[in-house]
Amino acid sequence: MSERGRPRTFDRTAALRRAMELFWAKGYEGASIAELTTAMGINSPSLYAAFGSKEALFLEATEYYTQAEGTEIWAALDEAPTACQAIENFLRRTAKAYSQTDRPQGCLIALGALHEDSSSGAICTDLRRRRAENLTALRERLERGVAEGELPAGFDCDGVATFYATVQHGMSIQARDGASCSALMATVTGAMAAWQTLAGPDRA
Amino acid sequence: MSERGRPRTFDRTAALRRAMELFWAKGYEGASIAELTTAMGINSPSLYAAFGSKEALFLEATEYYTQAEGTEIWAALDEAPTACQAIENFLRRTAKAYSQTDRPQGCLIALGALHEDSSSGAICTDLRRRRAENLTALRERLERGVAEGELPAGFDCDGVATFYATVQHGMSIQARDGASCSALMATVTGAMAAWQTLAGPDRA
DNA sequence: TCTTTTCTGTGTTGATCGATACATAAATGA
DNA sequence: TCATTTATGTATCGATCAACACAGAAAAGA
Repeated sequence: MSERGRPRTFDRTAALRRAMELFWAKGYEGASIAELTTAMGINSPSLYAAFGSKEALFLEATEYYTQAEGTEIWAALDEAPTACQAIENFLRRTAKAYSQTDRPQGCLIALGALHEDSSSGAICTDLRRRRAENLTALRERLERGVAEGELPAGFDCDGVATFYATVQHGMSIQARDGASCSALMATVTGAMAAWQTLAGPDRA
Repeated sequence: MSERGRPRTFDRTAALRRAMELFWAKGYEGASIAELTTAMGINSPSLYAAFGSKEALFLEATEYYTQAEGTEIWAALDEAPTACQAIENFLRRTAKAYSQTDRPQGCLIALGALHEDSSSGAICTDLRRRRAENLTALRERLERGVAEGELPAGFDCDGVATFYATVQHGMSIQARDGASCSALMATVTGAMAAWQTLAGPDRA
């Protein structure tokens, strides 16, 4: 039924992963179709037949990235028993992942397309949506901390979530500048130093 | 002596400022020569005669940006009497500047060229150098705090400077996502909440 | 006035951009 | 065996990229 016609001679998922790695390293606009096809090991007609367009390929690549690279980092929020440990582990995993030298440094979602171009409007919108989802995930973990009594009732979940999301975004740029894992951990130390003040009983 | 030949019919500094604004909004690769010449009000031969190349124009534009847009923010480090107030004012001025709606959001130095391309190696190198200089400025202000007795002798000036520099970089991405000044101030609040822990007497 | 120098506008260069036309190859269904 | 369907490789499309050739225009120096 669905296996009519000449079968595909390449692994679609493997090609998608290589495209994702190239987008990760060079950004949406920086990765050309010629570079993509070379990295994917296919010719451009095969790319367009399998993925539709450069834009559609990028959107699929970011979804793949979210599943393959983001899961471990964000799972820290659910695994730790307290919000404090959850945020700290989340940042520590970020520091480790962003500084690995066997892959591009920093985050595809944060760095993939920061300059809104006429040809990349949907790309920017999609990445912004994913960043907003990340912010929501942090806020909901903090709200859980409030619900469980770990954090005071008046705790500014939204503001604190914004702070930690912003720190993680900054770590992407820091990693792109070649920062080591220990240098990124200095940022984590600074960010977590804020915790006891923010979570203190006499603070909003 | 130097006024031989046909005089230039455009204001070189005004053209440079418009080029800076376009690079600021769209990044180095995202701003094309055609868009630049339109924004600058000149034709491409005039651009090349006056500035040399797109790369040289960008380098000059970033220097202009540093002088015109960065001075007020970074002057906060010298104006405040204590390191704590210096950092806080520095971040507050950052929040206000990055969220202005009459100019591009975020920082040209942080966002101008994050993906190292074969054609933009010198650009990335220059922006990295400027970011490193900013980190140094923060560290030296903290070291002054140690010298003046405000901060303990074992204070990790380098690590804390890295933290605050990273926060500022993250604020550029946050601003690009449309964050308001008050949203950026939430990040400042979080970052400054770390201070009393970091500067406490029983912390390295 | 006349040469020299420098800038301006038009038009164009080869290279590269994202995306396809086309013919051929390899599978299934009849 | 043969029509149908889908994938592949070659070769190319018009558009845009950064950069420049060229000739005319506008200044200074002689």
